[in-house]
Parts: sequence; C-alpha cells; structure tokens
Amino acid sequence: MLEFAILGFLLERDMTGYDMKQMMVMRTSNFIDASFGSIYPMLKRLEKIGLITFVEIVEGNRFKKMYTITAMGREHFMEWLQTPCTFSPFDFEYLGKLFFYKHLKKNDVILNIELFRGTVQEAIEKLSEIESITCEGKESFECASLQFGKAYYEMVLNWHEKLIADLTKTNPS
Amino acid sequence: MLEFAILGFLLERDMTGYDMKQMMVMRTSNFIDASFGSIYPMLKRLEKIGLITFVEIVEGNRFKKMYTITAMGREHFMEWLQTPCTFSPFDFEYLGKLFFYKHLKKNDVILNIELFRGTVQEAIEKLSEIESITCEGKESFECASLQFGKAYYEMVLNWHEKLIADLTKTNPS
DNA sequence: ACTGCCATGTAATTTGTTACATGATTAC
DNA sequence: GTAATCATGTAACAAATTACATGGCAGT
Repeated sequence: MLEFAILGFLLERDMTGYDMKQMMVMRTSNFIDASFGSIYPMLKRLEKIGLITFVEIVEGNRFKKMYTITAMGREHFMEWLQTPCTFSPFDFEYLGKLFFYKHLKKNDVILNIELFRGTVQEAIEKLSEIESITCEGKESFECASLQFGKAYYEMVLNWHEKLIADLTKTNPS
Repeated sequence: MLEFAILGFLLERDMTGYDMKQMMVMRTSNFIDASFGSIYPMLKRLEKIGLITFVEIVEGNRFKKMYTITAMGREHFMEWLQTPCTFSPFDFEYLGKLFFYKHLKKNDVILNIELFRGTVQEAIEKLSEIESITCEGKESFECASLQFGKAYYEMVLNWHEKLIADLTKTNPS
C-alpha cells in the first residue's frame, strides 16, 4: 500500500520523503499514515528497481532528495489502480485506490466500485450466516461484535452505492 | 491482539490450537482471524512465560495439545480487558475487548465504552478539521476518501452509543 | 486410491513500527 | 538559547503471513 501511495503522490508532483509524510498526515491519515522509518527505506527500494528517480537539491542549507516518478513507475501504479479490489476489514486498499481514482476513466471507476461492492456483499452474507448459526435470538457481547461487523460492512456497501449514484448523476454516460 | 484472543478463548474452555483457529473463523472473523503460522508459535510463547499450560492427549490416534489458562494468564487477560482502549481505524482491539466484555462488571463495560467513544469523537474532530481545510466545497475522490473516514467514524460512535443505551435499559443501575 | 478434515509445526518473507542518530533553519 | 520544524537515515524489533512439511482419520 505504501508503495502505491508514494507513486500516486508523485503522479501529482515531485516530492521529498518528508513531503510525503505531511501528505499522509494531512490527507490520507484515515487509511494510510506510514512512519519515516518505512517511507525512507521504501523510497530507496523504489529507486533501486527503477520506479522513481531523484535529484539532490539544496535549499537554504538543507539538502533534500526530490523524487520523480518514472514511466515504469507510472505504468506500475496504473496497473495497480485499474485492478479492482476486494473488501477486507483489515486493510483500506479500497480507500487508497479511491483517493487516486481521478487518474482513471469514470466508467472504469464505476465498474471497479461495483465489483468492490460485490465483495462487500459477499462478506455481509458470510457474516449473516455465522450470525444466524451462533446468535439465535440470544443477546451477548459475542454477538454484538458480530453485529457490529455487519453494520460496518453495510455502511461500506451503502456509502459506495451512494458514491456511484453521485458519479452517474453528475455526468450521465 | 492474538495473545488476548487466545487467553480469552481459554477462559471459556480448554482448547487446542486447531480449535482456536475454528473459533476465529466462526466467531471473530471480522476482527481477528490469525493463521496457524501465528497461532502455534504464540501458544509456545504463552506457555513459556507461564500464561498457559498444556497436556498432550491422544484421541483415536491423533495427538493433541490441550491448553489451559493459568492464574497468571487470567490476571494478565483481565488487566488487558479492563484497560479502556483507543480508537484507531487500523486495529479492532475495541471489538476484541467487546467480544469478551461478559467477564467485566457492567458498569466497567459502560465506562470503558464511554471512554472509547471519546477517542472516536476526537478522531472525528481531527478529520473534520482536515476536511474543512482541504475540501472547501470541492468535490473530488481525495475528499471522498476523507468523507468516507468521517462516515465510518460516526457509524462507530453511534453504534456504541446505542450499545450503551441498550445496556443501561436492560438492567438499570 | 483420493479427498477433505483434523492436528501440529517450522522457515522465509513481508511489512511495518519505535527508538535512535544527525544536523540545519526558523521563531520566540 | 531553546523549542519546533525541516530533512534524512539506520538498527532493533514486532507481528504477522505464506509456503512448506508431516502424519492420522473418515468417507466415497
């Protein structure tokens, strides 16, 4: 995820590692907010495999490494962005992609979100089945945590339904 | 988290590592579902530090290690359970605790959830501030992912408010 | 015979974190 | 002068995953 956040930021403008951290604090803190201890090694890795490059610059007396995305990096990022993602409560890849969806054609965005919603629906069905087996009428904290799961998944499903409606309305295709 | 899930399960009944995995699949999959590759090493570790013990038994011709929680383990678990937790979108410790709240006095449960809700409220305010700075009126995917965050946090806040209401109603103190 | 389930375990890898270390600039 | 911010980086650790390896039991 960090890998693609970095590439996505660089699609917008050239940046230093420090800039990227600020970006995360200010704009993506609800789904990605990595520490410097992972940002800098990742930059090194991405440079090594040719997805980004950098120039060392000096401003005032502070030295910076200004990073730029390469053509290969762009390709790698777009391939990730176009791949529809699956719902899991444990990662926010779907929000990571959403953040960068302006780089995708609207129809592809809508299609990807529809597919994503399908995976949310599946997750809801799986939880519902478990609930019907283990919480027949009973009220307990065990069931409450399951019911929270369902409420959460349903919120994700409905929010994305509304998003698609908005996207379709704004500029009908 | 896995550590406390294991201890919590053992509070209910003696179990093997395999049983714990099944427990997770069937009852806690929306907030914890570890693989065997982390369950077995964790059991070894917990046994080593004296929080659990085991006896080897043979059933049919299958050997099992049946684990039991120790007094120390119980203490360690209860200390964790009683400590109020903080909201973070990246972990579901709050659901892990919720699942085991039957082991806590109701008033402590309510107090802990109230404190937890305070931390959710703080997270909402932080996101709202960011939103007001970066998304003034503008509509974009970047803002959508932020707005999703807010919607999610608010759902968590309201769901727990309702939970407290239910707890208070059922048996007024 | 073969598949699925029961049952345990290790090794390599992934993906991060926190703490530390360095050093300049800016504002009070 | 001292604290906050700008800027980069490493080392030790943490918590998990996947893939592999082993072997018995139960049903078809």
